[in-house]
Amino acid sequence: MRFKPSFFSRNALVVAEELLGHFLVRQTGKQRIVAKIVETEAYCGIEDKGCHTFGGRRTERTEAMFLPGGHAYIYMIYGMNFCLNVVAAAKNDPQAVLIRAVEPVEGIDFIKENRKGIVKEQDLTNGPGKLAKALMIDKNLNGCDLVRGKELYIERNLSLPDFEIVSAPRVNIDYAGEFKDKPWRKYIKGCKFVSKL
DNA sequence: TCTACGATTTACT
DNA sequence: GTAAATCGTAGAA
Repeated sequence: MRFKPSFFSRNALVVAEELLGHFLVRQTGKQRIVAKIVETEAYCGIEDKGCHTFGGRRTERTEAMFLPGGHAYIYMIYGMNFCLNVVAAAKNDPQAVLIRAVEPVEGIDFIKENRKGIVKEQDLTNGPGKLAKALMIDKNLNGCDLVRGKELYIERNLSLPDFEIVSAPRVNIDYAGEFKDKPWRKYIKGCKFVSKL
């Protein structure tokens, strides 16, 4: 079962917390990967110095963030990694939630193929660049619809267990001034698959 | 055009 | 612990 678009059209901070525990599904041909979202970061739009759209910057790269909530914003970082974001808020309100870590649920063999050389299961998807590689996410999926899409979408976890959410400062945004210490990183307490403790 | 650098990962000391 | 890999994009010129 999927979420309604209205689930994603809220503030990035809310979406970041509420995505925890739900599933990211990647379907390519016959291969299917399901992974539980265990760590996210909120990027809160034009007022957030850590956000790519700070100050209302609208460029070719950030264009997808101006879509309505529920779309994907995927960009390349350090010339070698992709990062997956879930766009939040309304159209032309450029907020997003970075998916930082997931826990493999289905299709682990396929993930291992994509992450050649990695043997430890908990190192397969515990970082934004790692999970993008594991799920074969790249620029082709930028701007795709995570509510209605087929290749990549969010699936609701109908038997969501109780867990505690930990809030922590976001990672690697030293340039963000007073925003770098905001506790806008969210993860499931005690989960072995988060990128950093 | 030109230049600097990043919402990272990996390998190496 | 530190540094290399590696290139598209943003912002300046």
